[in-house]
Amino acid sequence: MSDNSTQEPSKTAEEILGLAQALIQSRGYSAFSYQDVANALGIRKASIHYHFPSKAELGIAVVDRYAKRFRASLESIAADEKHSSMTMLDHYMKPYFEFAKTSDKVCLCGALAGEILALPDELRKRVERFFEEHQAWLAEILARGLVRREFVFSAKPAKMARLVFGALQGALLVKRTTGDASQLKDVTLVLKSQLSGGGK
Amino acid sequence: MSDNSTQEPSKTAEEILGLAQALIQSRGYSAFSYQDVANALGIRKASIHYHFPSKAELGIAVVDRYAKRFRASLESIAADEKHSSMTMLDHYMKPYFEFAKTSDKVCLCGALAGEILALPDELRKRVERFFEEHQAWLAEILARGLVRREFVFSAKPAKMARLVFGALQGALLVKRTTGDASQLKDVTLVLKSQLSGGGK
DNA sequence: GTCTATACAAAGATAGAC
DNA sequence: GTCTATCTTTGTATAGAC
Repeated sequence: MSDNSTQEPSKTAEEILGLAQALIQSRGYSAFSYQDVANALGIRKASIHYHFPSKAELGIAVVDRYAKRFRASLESIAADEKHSSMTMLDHYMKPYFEFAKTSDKVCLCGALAGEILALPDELRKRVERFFEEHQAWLAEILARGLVRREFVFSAKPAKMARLVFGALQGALLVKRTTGDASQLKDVTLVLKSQLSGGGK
Repeated sequence: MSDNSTQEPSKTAEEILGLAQALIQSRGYSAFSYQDVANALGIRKASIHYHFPSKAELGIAVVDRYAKRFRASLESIAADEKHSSMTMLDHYMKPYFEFAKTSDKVCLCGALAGEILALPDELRKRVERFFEEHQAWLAEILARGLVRREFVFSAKPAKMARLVFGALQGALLVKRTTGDASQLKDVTLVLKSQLSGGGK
């Protein structure tokens, strides 16, 4: 009586999802295994197969949960009209800064995108949808900022959104590789200065 | 009598390197195998081990060749003082546009960075060095452009370099995932407009 | 230099006991 | 729901013939 059409995950299933997400964010999809998850949780591989019959299904569940949470956050940010557009942008960037605090994590979908051709088809589609959703959301915020004269730039908002999104994903990638914690901070500060019309 | 300290690769070795590079750029390091290369070249796995005893050594050889070629290109671009700084930047971006023309390739080091924690240590170091070299090179070009008043922006060149580099890497990642060929073009146009002081 | 054959480990996955 | 046991495939790697 408690299950929705897409049934509630049990506690163990939740733990598996969390572990799998962390592993994909740090090592990638191809390089993580049921064994890794089993070891970390102190259970057997077979138990994971009970909750997620195949690796593809596990991957899909991980991305769906991640995208759902992110989506809720985006909606809540955009819903509060009191916020300035720059504040909304700051809120958007928060999760990226959370990842950057760790030594080993990038955006889940950024990690998956790195090996997109090695992914099951359903997983690929979801990463693609994630990217498009985020760029569309950013474009809206940027357009809003232009209208309210909080932002000053000449490009089309949709194109500026592509720069912002790509720069965030790229910054996480570079940051994790070089280990330089200031990579993301530098990039976002320059970006924000550019959005404010700070050409000089 | 023809070998340097780091011996000349034979023709077969060259073919293996090329194939391996293409496979890493499209599928990633973890997801490509000796079998893939063997199939594509019509040879046996064991023959590849003759040229490159381990996968790690093959990976290192691929990155070294890639970085060496890129490095030569960077030096040649910067050497010609007649060029405007924007022209130098355009030259820098050329390889990215070549990758973007394909449906499945990103920068080799961008691909490797996506699974950096799953890489052998020596490979990791080389990807890190590649990133740092490129960002340093970009910082120099950007600083030159400021001095010559070809660029107009208020950020420190090193920080702007981080934005430019991350945006290029990110744009390739997004482009391959969404399949939208204009992703890189849009990002570079916005970037260049920003560098020219085009706040509005 | 390339081949066949083989070793060995790890991966994803299933059957069936508890 | 979790376990043991097992299957199958694939991956990396080596030995030795040609």
